[in-house]
Amino acid sequence: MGTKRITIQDIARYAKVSAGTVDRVIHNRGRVAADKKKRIEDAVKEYNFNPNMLARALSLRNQFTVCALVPQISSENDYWKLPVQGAEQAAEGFKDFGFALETFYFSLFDESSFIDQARKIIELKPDGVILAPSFVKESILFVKKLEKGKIPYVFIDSAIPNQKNISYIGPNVERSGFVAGRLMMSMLRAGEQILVLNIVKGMENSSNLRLIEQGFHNYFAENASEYVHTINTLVITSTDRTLILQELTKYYIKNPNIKGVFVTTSRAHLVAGFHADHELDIRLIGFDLVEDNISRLREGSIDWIISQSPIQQGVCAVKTLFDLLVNKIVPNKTQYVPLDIIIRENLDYYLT
Amino acid sequence: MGTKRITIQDIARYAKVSAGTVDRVIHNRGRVAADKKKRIEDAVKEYNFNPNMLARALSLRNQFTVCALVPQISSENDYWKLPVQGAEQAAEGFKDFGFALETFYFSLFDESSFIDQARKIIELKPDGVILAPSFVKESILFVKKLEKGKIPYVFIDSAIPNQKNISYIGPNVERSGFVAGRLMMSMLRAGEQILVLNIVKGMENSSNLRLIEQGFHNYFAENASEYVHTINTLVITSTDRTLILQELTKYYIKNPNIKGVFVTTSRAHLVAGFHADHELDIRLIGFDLVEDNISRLREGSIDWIISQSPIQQGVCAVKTLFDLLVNKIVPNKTQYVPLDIIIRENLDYYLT
DNA sequence: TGAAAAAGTGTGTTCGAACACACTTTTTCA
DNA sequence: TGAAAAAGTGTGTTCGAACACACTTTTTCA
Repeated sequence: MGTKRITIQDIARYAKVSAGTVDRVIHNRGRVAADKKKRIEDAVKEYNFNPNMLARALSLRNQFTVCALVPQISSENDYWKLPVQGAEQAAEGFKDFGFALETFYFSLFDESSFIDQARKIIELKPDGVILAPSFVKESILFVKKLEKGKIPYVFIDSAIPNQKNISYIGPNVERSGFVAGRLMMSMLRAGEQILVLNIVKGMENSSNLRLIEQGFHNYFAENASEYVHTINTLVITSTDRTLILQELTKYYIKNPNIKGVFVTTSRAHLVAGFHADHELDIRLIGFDLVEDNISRLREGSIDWIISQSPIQQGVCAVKTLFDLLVNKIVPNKTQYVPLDIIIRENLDYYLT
Repeated sequence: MGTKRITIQDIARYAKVSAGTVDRVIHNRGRVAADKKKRIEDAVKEYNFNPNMLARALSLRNQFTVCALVPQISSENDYWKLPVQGAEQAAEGFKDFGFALETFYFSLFDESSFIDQARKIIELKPDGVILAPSFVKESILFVKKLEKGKIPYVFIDSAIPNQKNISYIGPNVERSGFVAGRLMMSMLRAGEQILVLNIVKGMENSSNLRLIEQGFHNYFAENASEYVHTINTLVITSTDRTLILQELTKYYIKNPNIKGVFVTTSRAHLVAGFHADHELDIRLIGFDLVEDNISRLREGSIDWIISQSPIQQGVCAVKTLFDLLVNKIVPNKTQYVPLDIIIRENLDYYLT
């Protein structure tokens, strides 16, 4: 027990060479005679030598800066608070390894703010980038520049296909819709009408929303052949409260038999408020533990929230870049996070 | 960006003293003139000095050993694979800080194996202990000895009340039954009969099982006043497959109207097999992502699994003791982990 | 064949914090 | 009042890995 850790000096002694020579072998820097190299490699294996990361980091004097570019946090949409919290917490733990994280925010309502912040990041010449690619076109331009500068980047929360990101950290988007389908079906009777509601501003993330919706439909296609559910889709291209409520009213008057609503964005709380105000007994499923959703879930006007491990996403993104930069570990291209199913009863254990 | 980190030398320079004096102030070791002390403290604050953990750990040459005492992993019950995996993975990350974890296993069918392993641990005089207190009486004797030796310990997975554990890392047990209640109600019609099934060997964890059951009842008491569900309880004090199936048969013949079963232990898979073999259309909820449960969930004969973040429990237990021993951070007495709701559709993202 | 280049090897310094130790200055008290 | 004790302060070494540099030995090739 407490078996003393093996150091380079130990290996040097066992192999009857100096520490410098051991070092050369370990780092494959050549300039070592074949027989000594063999002896050193044997000793490394026999004593299971692993360099001490602390001494290593101290000696290397690394200075890595990673930039994160994510949507602005606001009172109506505080989703990104959590991934950022996870990322900053993880980065704090790597601080003494010379690893620093700098977070940049863009407005989801303003492509040009994305472009501005992206430029700032490029100018900083960071060692790695974490990107939430909400604006697809602008993101592609951005990552092209990163690639030119040989700056590794990961996508977080959603991905753009066919890019050279070293990893994607986030949910399996199609599956998140699939899970929603399962939860929805568990609440409805045969034949009851369902509404899929896309509340978005413009074209951001549109392919993502399509995937979610497709997952939702897939569930019913695969599992509900005996029932014939009607699944409608309503797209509201606005984030203005009044306008959304107006659209909802219009729709519900024309379609009074809707029994379940699946909101594919984090704005289920708006629908929940509408249902509560009008005493509508309609099942509701939404995404993300944003504050407004949390209170609606508590109050009972949202039935299920699917949460995509936001904190873990931030932690994982930072850890991935840390491992790449500091430990030269190439990550898996895809790192899916859990699709947590949140109800009022287990909510508390997912907060902070 | 890249703002050079502040070192003790920097502070010494700013305060016009030597590094040794700064060190004395930082560690409150006295022997420093009042005026210099003030200058140093000011400099520390002004430059936001934080000692480099790497250099600190390297210099201190710490040697901490923590022992974990948990149930044996077997092919019928591999639950503890996951917490152990989490703990070992976390410990691996702290290795270079001089932190080592040693895991000991006892048989859930043999109190004396617990006593044996506990004695071994006491003899090792570890710096901390992680304990799954399945056997209450024996655990209390064990922790009394730990307290005598001033060895801090945490409970994991379940707790014994009124002990001097520095923390409990695990689920809110009552709430886990409550969540099960919610899930069960979501699947049943008004008035349908429910069975709560306790499959246990002997008296281990009995108060825990009572809490789970109570949580389950609480849910119905608080939320199902309009329905009158009959909730029966069956206790099977055996882990022998044949015997369990026999008891189940007996019970089901006498109670043919059971529509939902909640198994309060990780043995739901046995019931699932029984249902599948006899083509019984009975909803089933169980605990823990053990292998047999996973396959039954996949196959559809278990509807919901409640998982208590097993990996995270291991990680958290190790991290808690590490922070206590290395960083002198006193943890919260209670650290609840998420009660994950697992269905076939999101299962994959909770494995490994 | 012998000077230059290449290969092979060890020594010493550095990262930043901790702390033992030596040394100086001040205080205590018989 | 002057020796001993206590207080105050700086220097130097250590942890383990990385690597620059100096030095020695071998190889190359005109």
